[in-house]
Amino acid sequence: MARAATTSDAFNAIAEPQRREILVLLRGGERPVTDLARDLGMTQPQASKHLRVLREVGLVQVRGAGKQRLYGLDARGLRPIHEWVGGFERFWNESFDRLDEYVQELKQARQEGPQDGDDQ
Amino acid sequence: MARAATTSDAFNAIAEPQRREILVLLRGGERPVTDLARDLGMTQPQASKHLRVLREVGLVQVRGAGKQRLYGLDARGLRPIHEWVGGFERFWNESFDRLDEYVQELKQARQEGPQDGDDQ
DNA sequence: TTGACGCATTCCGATATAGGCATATGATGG
DNA sequence: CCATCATATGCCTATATCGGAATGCGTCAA
Repeated sequence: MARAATTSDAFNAIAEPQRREILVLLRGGERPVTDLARDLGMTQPQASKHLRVLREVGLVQVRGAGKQRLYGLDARGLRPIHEWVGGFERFWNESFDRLDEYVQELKQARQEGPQDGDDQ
Repeated sequence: MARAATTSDAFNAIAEPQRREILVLLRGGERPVTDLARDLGMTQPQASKHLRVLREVGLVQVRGAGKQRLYGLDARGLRPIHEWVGGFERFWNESFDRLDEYVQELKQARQEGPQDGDDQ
């Protein structure tokens, strides 16, 4: 029907580059919205919206500090992603080996040789 | 103006659960489209579309095998994701420390409310 | 060639995004 | 209470998604 909501999980939330940048900035510590917006060259409403998404999936937390609201990183939600992707670790190493055979097959295929005839 | 294209990068491509499932299945080796579709309980066109996206971002490769087209994993595109997310590793551990203060605050707050049973 | 199979690609509709802009809400200080 | 700063939310448009159904290829077997 449409793409899954950006707030449906961390995978969707971090699919947006600006949200990733926000998370990276927050590694440096808590920060108010305007600060983030300025540093990332986006408008304040934009920042607020992105932060809302990040908050809904639990990747950031807010803390009221007087007039300001300090957003802080809560990276625990990234762990499942790291683990899921990590499940492919041996494959992106293996890929080079596997591609070796692959490449050779392709070389042969390119020769257009029907049944035999190949060298090299 | 709209969300970034699913084909814009691996982050967006794997935001879709079904595509993640496809990738997982492909860890078991190359497979034809219909096979994947059946195993994942989706229609063949759906599978083809998802595979197209995965292919455009380079996460899978295709290889014609007679009538069939065998899709295979190319996990190299997942590596940048793993690294990016890995950049937060110390934070989701640290979170527990930082959360220590947090949890204590919560405990105090809870001391007035109902108690949760212990679990494990 | 015809037919059957495997797969890709259309067209359709519904949805919700990201961006820009205006404005509402909230808290602080006089 | 009022003005001000900090942030959130509402409204709007353009866009691209995912899902479904139908159909268009390309390949193989008689």
